[in-house]
Amino acid sequence: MKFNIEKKLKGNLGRAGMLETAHGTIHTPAFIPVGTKATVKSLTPEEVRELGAEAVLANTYHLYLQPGHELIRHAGGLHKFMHWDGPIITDSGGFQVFSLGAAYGKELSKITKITDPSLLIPERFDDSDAPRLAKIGQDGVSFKSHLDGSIHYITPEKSIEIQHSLGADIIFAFDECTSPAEEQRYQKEALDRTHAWAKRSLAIHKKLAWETELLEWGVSQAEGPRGSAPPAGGDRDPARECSVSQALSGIVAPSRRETPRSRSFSSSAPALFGIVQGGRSEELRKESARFIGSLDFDGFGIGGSFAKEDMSMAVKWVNEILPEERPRHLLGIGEPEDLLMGIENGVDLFDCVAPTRNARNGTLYTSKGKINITNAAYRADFNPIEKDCDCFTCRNYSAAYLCHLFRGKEMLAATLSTIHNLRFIVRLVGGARQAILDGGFPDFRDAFLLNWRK
RNA sequence: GCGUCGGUGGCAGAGUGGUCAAUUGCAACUGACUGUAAAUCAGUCGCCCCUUGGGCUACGUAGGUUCGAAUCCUACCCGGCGCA
Repeated sequence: MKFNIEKKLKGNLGRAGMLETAHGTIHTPAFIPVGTKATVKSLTPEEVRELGAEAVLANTYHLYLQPGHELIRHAGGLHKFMHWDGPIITDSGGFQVFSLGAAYGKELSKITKITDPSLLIPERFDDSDAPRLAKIGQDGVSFKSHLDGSIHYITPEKSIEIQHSLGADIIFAFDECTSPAEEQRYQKEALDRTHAWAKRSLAIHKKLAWETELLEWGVSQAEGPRGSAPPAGGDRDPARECSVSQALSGIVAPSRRETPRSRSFSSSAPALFGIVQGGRSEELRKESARFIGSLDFDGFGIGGSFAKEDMSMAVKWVNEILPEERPRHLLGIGEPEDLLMGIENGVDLFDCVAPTRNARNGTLYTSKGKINITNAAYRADFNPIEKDCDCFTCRNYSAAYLCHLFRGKEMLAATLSTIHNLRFIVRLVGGARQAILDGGFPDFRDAFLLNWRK
């Protein structure tokens, strides 16, 4: 993976760049649609590509449970399995520690509505008996499968191993996403755990990447000059030139050997991003950014559950500290105003279920804000959802038709709506990128927000 | 014509003397959704005043019994079925 910054915004952290992976280039800032179970719900990969998305994000925990990472490995990896030949990112399962743990059965989600800060840091009442599907231990997290109730223990090592099996281009360290409703003491405890897990994620990743690299190099040597080139650059550390069997048997301690950050494309080993947590505390966020930023990750994720109004500060605190030359991914964020905030503050990658989930539930994006296409007002509106939209749906179908599909509970409703919403978001982020390159980002942002109402 | 069963809110369908403005489902109306336990979930759904609350009109129509009726009785209207 290689990341190049093409242009920076004057006066703040924003930038436009290119992130090159073995499966293609992501032009940043970029929005990555979520395809949790190796599918962007209701779309074919071809439709995802046609609407302009350059990568997709799948989920380790869900694929581990079903159909199983071993099966995907046998299928030839995620790309082949799901027929997506562009870059794939996998999330580590860290979010499920939150969504199936502290947030399980509660009105807690990625963004909390609580606006009174005093409400956000209550004493942590003992709710250890509350029903939840994820329980955190020091070593890892035990999950009770939501599919069949079976118990699974996920450690950082296991998460990274699964992600390597899946064969994504970019993978994430195993972390604990915390609720902003946790008190400071717990946030600190969770952060220390996330940091320890980050180091363990990195260590196992180095080992697995090293093994992959050696295996592939060995294969290419055996194949002769026609095979793919051994690690490029010619500046190979002779200490690495040990046998595959040595590496695999653990004789070589990979963690002691530094891998160059810009890995060769000849290796199919993924890039690993570390995740910054720290809740809503400036002190912890900065501590986390310093710690995670000091480790040899290929890029960074910014995680956590936020109060919406806290988000921009958290992103700023973190991105002022993280190494500038490596990409940053704001995890799980994707409403239009939040994307512009993130872009302005130096975020390169976003993923979010909002456009796809909203679409399936009838909420569609327009330049003037979100609409509910199932409303009576659209029953006989034969115009497209948005006149100026270039998406497949708006080019061919009316609001009335979509309204009808939803009311009739037809599957096509989800497909056409998802195409529209994703195209809207991809175009928004693409427009922001172009505006950064052209030097007109502030105008672009202001013009959009002037029309947009939440 | 006789017998019989039944007529409940947009629809289906509970309820069979007070706790019923009436369970439930669908439809309708509205809202929510931010590293997907989500093609999900929540609210409203006779009219009026609106504050927890109160008033009014309602279970085919018209009467009646009763302190009190969607629920019991009588007649009528309508529908299903059976026999002529």
